[in-house]
Amino acid sequence: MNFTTSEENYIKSIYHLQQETGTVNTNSLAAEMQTRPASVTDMLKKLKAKKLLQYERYKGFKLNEAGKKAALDVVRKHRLWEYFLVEKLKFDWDKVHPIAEELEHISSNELIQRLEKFLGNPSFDPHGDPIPDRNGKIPVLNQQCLSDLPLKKTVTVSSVSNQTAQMLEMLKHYKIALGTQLIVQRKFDFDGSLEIKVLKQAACIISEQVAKNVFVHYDQ
Amino acid sequence: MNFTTSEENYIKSIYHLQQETGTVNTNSLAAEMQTRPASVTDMLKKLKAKKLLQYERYKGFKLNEAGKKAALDVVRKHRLWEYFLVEKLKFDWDKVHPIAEELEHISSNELIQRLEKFLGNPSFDPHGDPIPDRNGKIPVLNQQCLSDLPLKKTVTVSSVSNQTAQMLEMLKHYKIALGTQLIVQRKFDFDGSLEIKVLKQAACIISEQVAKNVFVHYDQ
DNA sequence: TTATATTTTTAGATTTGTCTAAATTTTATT
DNA sequence: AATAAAATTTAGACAAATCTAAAAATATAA
Repeated sequence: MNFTTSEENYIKSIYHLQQETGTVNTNSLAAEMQTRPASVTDMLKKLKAKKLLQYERYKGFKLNEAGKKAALDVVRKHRLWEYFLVEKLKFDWDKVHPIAEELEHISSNELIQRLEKFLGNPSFDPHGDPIPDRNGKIPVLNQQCLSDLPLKKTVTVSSVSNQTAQMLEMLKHYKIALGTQLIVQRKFDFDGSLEIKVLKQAACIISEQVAKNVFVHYDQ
Repeated sequence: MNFTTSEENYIKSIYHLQQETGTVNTNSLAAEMQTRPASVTDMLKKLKAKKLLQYERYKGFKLNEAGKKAALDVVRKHRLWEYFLVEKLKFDWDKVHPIAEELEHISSNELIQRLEKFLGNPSFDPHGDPIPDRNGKIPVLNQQCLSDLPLKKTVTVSSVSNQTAQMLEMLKHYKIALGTQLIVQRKFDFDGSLEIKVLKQAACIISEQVAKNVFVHYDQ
């Protein structure tokens, strides 16, 4: 089935919200999409007519299997384009989101398959988010928050939940990027800050606030 | 100024038509765009209001300087994306047009500048058409039709005016592509066919019909 | 130069996606 | 349980881009 840009944006937002909350309600979707509840209701009727979601008046809604697959197609495109923008065009990762928001609506499937191959079939985008495959399968990675980590274990940074320019600046300073290996050497109880050792760098101290936004996985 | 996808498509089509005919009329633009004359009139009013063209009722129309610059921006994007699709994603050149028709409307200027650099600042797209620079300047190449060429001169293929799959198949057979060097050795008056020698290939004969669609330039 | 044909425009309708304001339904509170 | 508050939907409007059918302007031809 083929969708409009607007339909795809709704589907994608519903998908993200229902990942967190199970079912989605009108007001939260309107807030997420920066639109009005009435507009949401209008679109819900269209998406229900296209059999993409379960929806009854006043009762909340959620994507069915067809809807989830449609959402994952858009997410897949978005993340592959983000990977392209950062890895090939050398954009900073905090600049690529709005451009990928446009590129994700280009319709050609062959384009996406060739792009994926050109990029070397990446599994994670530049923010560490998983890229669904063409069947909607999502790669999983056992991630843990840096602030909950035991001491002395070597880990690799796999994603960062705060993706602002401010955070990017901070991480650049510490020479931390996705794929960076590090060890937590010590935790200070006073303020929750951590002494960490980034591979090939001198040990340094990061605040709990930073640590809470960095996710890692154990090596191999 | 920012334009809608529809506006950009009209601007681009007007540009191409006025290259050939000076001024453009409603019916020919409607035919070019596969739409109705009434729809063209509607859009002309919008483009006139945005000061992109000279237009008086019943009198034909043409882009002014602002309109031409807007058109060249779209042409530039289209051709850079075609170059990307063929050179990086390995699409056949006869498959890329409809995809570039979508990509050309992605708005980010920084994207296009970075794409251009990533591609190595190409001057011509995979069909041999010139890629305008960011100021709208178009590279020129003294081209000549293969069928009008004197004998025994070494030339390089620079563009092909018929870009169908059938033509591509034919040229592939003769091992002719953009950049291929060749010499016309003989012309047969009977049917206008040419004996040509492609560099590193045995001499062969091509029909006048093929020759009329191949354009070349003298070496360096 | 008058009649006919062609081209172009207008008038009014349609679709998609959005909005405001009012009405309805559900939820929370006393 | 009655009432107030919050959430949701409906009704009706609007802008963009398109269409059909009819009217108006221009071009062509007898």
